[in-house]
Amino acid sequence: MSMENLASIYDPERVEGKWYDYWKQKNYFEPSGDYSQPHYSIVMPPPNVTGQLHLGHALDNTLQDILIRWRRMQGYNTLWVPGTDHAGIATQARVEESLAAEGLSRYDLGREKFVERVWEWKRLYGDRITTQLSLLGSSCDWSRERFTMDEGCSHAVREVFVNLYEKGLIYRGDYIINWCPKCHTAISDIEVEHADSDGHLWHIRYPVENSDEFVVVATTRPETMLGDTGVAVHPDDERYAHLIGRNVVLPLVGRIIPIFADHYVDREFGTGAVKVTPSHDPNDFEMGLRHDLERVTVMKPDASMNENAGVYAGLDRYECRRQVVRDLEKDGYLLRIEEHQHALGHCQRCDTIVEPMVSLQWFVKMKPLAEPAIQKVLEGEIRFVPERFTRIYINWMENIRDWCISRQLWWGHRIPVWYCQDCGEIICSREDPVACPSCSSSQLKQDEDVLDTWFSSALWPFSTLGWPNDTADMQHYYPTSVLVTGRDIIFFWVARMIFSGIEQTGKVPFHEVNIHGLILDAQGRKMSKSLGNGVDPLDVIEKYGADTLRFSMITGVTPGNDVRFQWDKVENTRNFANKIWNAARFVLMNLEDYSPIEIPDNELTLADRWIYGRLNQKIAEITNLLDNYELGEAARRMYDFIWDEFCDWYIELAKPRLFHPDNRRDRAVVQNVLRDVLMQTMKLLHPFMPFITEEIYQYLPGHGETIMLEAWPRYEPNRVETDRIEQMQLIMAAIRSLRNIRAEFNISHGIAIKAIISAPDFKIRELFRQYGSYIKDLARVSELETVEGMEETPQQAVSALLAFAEIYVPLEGIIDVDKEVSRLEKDLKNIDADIAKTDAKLNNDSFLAKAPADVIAKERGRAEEARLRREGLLQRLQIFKSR
RNA sequence: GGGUCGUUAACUCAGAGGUAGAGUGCUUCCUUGACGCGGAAGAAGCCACAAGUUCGAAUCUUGUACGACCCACCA
Repeated sequence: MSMENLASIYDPERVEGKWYDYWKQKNYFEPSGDYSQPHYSIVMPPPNVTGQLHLGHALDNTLQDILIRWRRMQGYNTLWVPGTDHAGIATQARVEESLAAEGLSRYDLGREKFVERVWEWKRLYGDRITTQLSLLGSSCDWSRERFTMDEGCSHAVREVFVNLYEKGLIYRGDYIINWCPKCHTAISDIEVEHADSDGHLWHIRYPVENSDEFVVVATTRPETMLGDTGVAVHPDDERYAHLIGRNVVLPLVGRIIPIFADHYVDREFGTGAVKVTPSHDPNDFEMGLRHDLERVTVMKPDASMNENAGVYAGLDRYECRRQVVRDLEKDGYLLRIEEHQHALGHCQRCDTIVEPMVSLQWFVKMKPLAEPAIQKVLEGEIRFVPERFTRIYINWMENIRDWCISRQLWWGHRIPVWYCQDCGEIICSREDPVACPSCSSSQLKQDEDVLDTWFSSALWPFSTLGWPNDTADMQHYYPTSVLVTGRDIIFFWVARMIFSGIEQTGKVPFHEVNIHGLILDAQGRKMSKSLGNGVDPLDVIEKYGADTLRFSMITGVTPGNDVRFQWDKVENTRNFANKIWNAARFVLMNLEDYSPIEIPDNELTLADRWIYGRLNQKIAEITNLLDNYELGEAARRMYDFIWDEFCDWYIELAKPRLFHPDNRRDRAVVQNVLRDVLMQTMKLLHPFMPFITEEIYQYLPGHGETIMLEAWPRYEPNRVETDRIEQMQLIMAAIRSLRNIRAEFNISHGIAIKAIISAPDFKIRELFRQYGSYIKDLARVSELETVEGMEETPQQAVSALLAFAEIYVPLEGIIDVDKEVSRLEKDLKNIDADIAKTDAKLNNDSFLAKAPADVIAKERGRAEEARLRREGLLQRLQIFKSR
């Protein structure tokens, strides 16, 4: 293949789409179906159907894709199931917005037409996010793509609902729930976000019936007093003991309500007397149950006041508050107003302040479900990575409350319950009923509500595999291997999948949960629409390519921790991709007469053995890091290996052997090593940067159909020759020292220098003699001499001191005495500090007694070496100073 | 009120019981036959503070301070 058509700047656009299409068309994303191999399966956290890919998805799916690609190369029978979520409230809200633009509301259309409209919307935008996932390079099995409202998933939802209902784990009733006045629906506890805000504490006097006395209550929400049906005090509170059992007359309303005692009341807070509004406060609701209080609901679903609010009916809740306060003040009931900070609940979706209200809703009884879900995790059947998330999960599960699952929406899974209009029978069944089983009436009306979106998400790991049918996929891929997701949905999703999986299938849905952090903006803030600080991953892909986006998001990232998105880092990664590209170009350009050969070890040079050793160390390290989900560290090591070791050292050392080979054979050897190392490196890098690695792979001689299905590089311990690696490192140190001298004395690289290496150890001298060419080539040395010791230290020379050798560079006429003296003095200072440290240790008896032998030996060696260097330095200094 | 995470070079972050690393930025040099989206050399850190464990702590323990986030029904 000719190299002229490879541009010197890597262009991801010309590469990525091409290979993705190729992979997909060849069905490489599908499982191998080789059941003799262990399976490795992941279900993708389903993004919202009508949503757009954001950086959070990009990170999440990159992590999954890395794991799947890596396991696939390892030979596992891998399955990654993609899909989308119907996202009840979110999707419905968007369609309502679009209707609003036409001046319509969903009520204008009616339920059926509206739902049809949402389906249309889904058909229109449903592909967008999956296309975007493809652009990222996600190797998920599109032939198994699912949607939470498709037939199969809906079937699973129905089955689970009926199961739970039949077991008595789903019930319907009037309870206090969180109501969003804007979304017009109940929401669950975790969909409420609490935010501190500055408010007031109004102290209101409630006149005691048939008395001149008042009870003063304090409230943050005075408008709710219209629904008060009692006043609570602490049973042991002497201030109020005489009033227990009496009544107060509710101001503005005139209702006679009881004063009662309840341990819930905190004597220290406020006045020690609490107005009780069972219909609009969760604690009051509980007290209402304990004391059999009347419930008076005073608000409508839009949070305006209803007819129970008397003259305030029709007012918005906050207008009503102002009015009530004004009236209380006017009538002398308002005692005082305090500044007060408290937490207000907001709707996660629309940020509206949530109103606690009593309402008829469906609930899942959580305690029985939570218990085994806690057990399985404690028993280690499910492992959280990082481990610290285990406790977060357990704590939440232990304190879980019943889950309100009904939503007053139209878009979602409709609750499979019918009410007989004639006899009132409630029918919950797997099949749509045609007649009432009790009275045979056909007058059946289905429940109007739909289920919380998370109800169907909770079934995702098995509903996508065909459950409740006993499908082949269920048999082969369930339980799944790992769930990868953001730490923000541990409660919403992870926890619910765990208890649902255990309850419905009898098995945990996955064995490991890999939790990652959030993507923040460059200032460390959450990305949000309102801040306008979001970065569109598609922009990044368009400008820099998917490989760059993937790699830049994960490098140097600690598991579970948040990541800041920075364009600097993206550019750096782009440069890295370019570096890889050009390294590959270099290799390919020099492979025109390549032929694969078997190379006996003795034909490998020191550099060859070094790079093979380093490569194999990387294979072991990276495999191990991936095993532990430390993908960021794995990526970092790839980067260092490729850039520093392969490019800056190995390729540089290979050049002379390619351009001016001593013999044809050595040229063939270096060609083989270059190809081989590049090939293996591309395989190691492939899970991280799938596109560029496939592109390069396809140019490399001896490539197969696709890098995707190549075997993951095997660690060969015999390739790691530590003594060779150390030798190479000594030579590298010598080269660096010589380059340093060059730089310090401004010797242009055009001028060749002479170097003398003095080493008392014969082996070291031999090493430098044998590999003198490395030094000559990389440090531009024309003449290299090795001596046992300098009879006389040359005066017209600068020196560099290595561990086992001294290097002299004669620089007659060029030498700057002052500069050399200050160089030497700086070195001396460092060495003295070094000696002080090592001596302190070696003079410490407990160190000698307790430290491991190898550490002591290392310390001794260091001390000895430092002393030798110090002597040499002093000698040199002497010479210069005496001149 | 509980809990988690963070505090390391100017910036953004890795790392880790045995003398501190990267990228960017900065300084100097280099159009050397892969790459200037490049190469070479360099400056730059008491690893937040305090006590403890240890032969040895930036790393482990416990506190403190500051920051971020999560959970929580004090009206």
